[in-house]
Amino acid sequence: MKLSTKGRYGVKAMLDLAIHSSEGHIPLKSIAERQNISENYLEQLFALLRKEGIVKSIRGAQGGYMLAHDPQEITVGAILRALEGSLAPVDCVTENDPAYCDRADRCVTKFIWKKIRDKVNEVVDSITLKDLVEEYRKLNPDEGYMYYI
Amino acid sequence: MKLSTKGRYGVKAMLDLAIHSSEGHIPLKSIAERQNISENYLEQLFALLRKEGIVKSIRGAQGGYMLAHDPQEITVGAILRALEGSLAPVDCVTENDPAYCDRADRCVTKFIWKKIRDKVNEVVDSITLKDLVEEYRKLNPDEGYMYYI
DNA sequence: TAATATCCAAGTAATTTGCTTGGAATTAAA
DNA sequence: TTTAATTCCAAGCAAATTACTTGGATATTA
Repeated sequence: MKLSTKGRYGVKAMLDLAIHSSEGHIPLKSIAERQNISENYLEQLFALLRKEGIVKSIRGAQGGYMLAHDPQEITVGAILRALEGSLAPVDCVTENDPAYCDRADRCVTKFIWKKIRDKVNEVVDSITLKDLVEEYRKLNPDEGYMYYI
Repeated sequence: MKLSTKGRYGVKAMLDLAIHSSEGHIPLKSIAERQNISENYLEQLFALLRKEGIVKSIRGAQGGYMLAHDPQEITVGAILRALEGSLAPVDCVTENDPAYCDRADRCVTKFIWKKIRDKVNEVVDSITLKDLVEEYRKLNPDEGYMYYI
């Protein structure tokens, strides 16, 4: 039941991006340096985030990434699902095209997995980037503009 | 965020054991056959469950496993944590000796992981084997005594 | 035209998962 | 007393997954 580095790095990187969102486009290199994540690996994560329409990019020199929406409209859930896929604990209760199971209609344990899935989604969908930015400023009042989150 | 087969097989096997709890000791062989799980692999799972005091065993011919407590006292949470370890999505919020992190006191994302951890535990701790047995009988009124769950 | 970026597809080492194998110890029944 | 059934235990191992790295092609600005 562990998140992979994709999910963890992804939320970190998106929070970094949100905190710097007033500065225009942010190159991955700067996020990678601040958060101590491989830039090449971040590329892969941002490709997924872009495909989901969570960030937008501009190529070339002085290019970089920006949030595609306001921070209060981007949930941790959207970020995590973009990077990790469904947060369902078992494939038979994935939201879209759940894995086939011939006893699905009489399966008892399925209800457990669904409840877990729904509660996890509920939690992560209730937290937005705006919440995280505010929490960050509260916890780190001294650091003008951020290091490692 | 997926459960491994340990957790999934474990809950299945424990439900099977609960349904057959009136029959005395149940050998793993019969659970393995009914649930279509490798008997040798089940041995490893039941070693963990026994270490946690969730099942008890009798060795030798006519031996087998039994629930160590009444079904209403055994939660899905206890089973899953015995088999999967902490259900925390990130090691820094494991209940006992969380992984060290030098920015733990100023970490924003930690709150997300804690909320997920707590909700997941809440769900699985609210479901007992008794609930599952009742649900099973409701969903499978025809099958006198069980096949694949 | 040089530097800075995103974009994209493979490759790969380390780790984890999901078992299997091979036996030793214990117990009940024949 | 032997045999069969069973738990107990420690290793071994192939396949899959993870967490990257490598090596470019393409786009944009200075």
